[in-house]
Amino acid sequence: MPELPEVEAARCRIDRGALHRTIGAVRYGDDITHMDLPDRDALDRFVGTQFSMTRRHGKFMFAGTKDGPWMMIHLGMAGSIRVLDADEVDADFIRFTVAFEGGTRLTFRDPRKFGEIVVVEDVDDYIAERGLGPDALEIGDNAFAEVIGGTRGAVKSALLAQSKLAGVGNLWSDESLYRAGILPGATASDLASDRIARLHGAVGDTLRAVIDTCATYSKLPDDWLIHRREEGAACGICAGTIAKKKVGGRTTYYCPDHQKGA
DNA sequence: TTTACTGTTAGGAC
DNA sequence: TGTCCTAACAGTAA
Repeated sequence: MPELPEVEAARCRIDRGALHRTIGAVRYGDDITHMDLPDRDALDRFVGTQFSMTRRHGKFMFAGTKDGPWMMIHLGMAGSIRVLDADEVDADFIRFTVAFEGGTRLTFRDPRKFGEIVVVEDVDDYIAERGLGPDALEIGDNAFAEVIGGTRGAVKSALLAQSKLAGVGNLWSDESLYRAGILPGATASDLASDRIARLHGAVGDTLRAVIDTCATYSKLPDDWLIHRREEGAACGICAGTIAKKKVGGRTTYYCPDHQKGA
């Protein structure tokens, strides 16, 4: 379920296990029909090089070689990254593997095939080309207020728009609104500035807390909405009951008691 | 067997 | 012109 914190956890896994190792081969998985992956020639540029650094912007992750290209990995709807030792066996649905000398390998698992890999020359140019807004953990108070508070649609839809704010997806937008006490369907531009500021704080707190657990949901506090995404569940914040509806076409859970509109 | 689904984007509506 | 919304993408899991 990759949003910003899950991508950050994947980036950390690459940092810990896949940097400064010489790449022996880059392999496609068994079934990669309909997938957006680089062609053979582009991938062969990585053979013999090493990843020396990683970056992340929103849900986009980049592994870079010293003087050459970067490999952008987007996990899509269901992608995940693992770094395996030589004696470990691949999971199902591995679409792509970077094999290092010595047997360690970085695997990209993606059952639904919505993930994407692109060979990128310049990360900042690429972020601009994709039209991504500021990263949700980097954006300042004023920019957040401008970009989210200036949207005439539902506040949840504003949080989800990667062109405005990069990194927040369905799960953590719900969690942030739940914590900030704001209804997902509230018109963003109608919200008072102190509530927008509170939302900014809630987004940052939520994302950082999830990153601190390496995106292991079972380690998140019991009162979080993530453990209550079910119609009729007890709210963890007030005495209310969790409700479900569609906002901007996305399944949305919220507490109609303590979350308020404008 | 049927239904819902975490993300992104093209195209249509307003 | 801009902003917003919906449907579609493919395949799994419940």
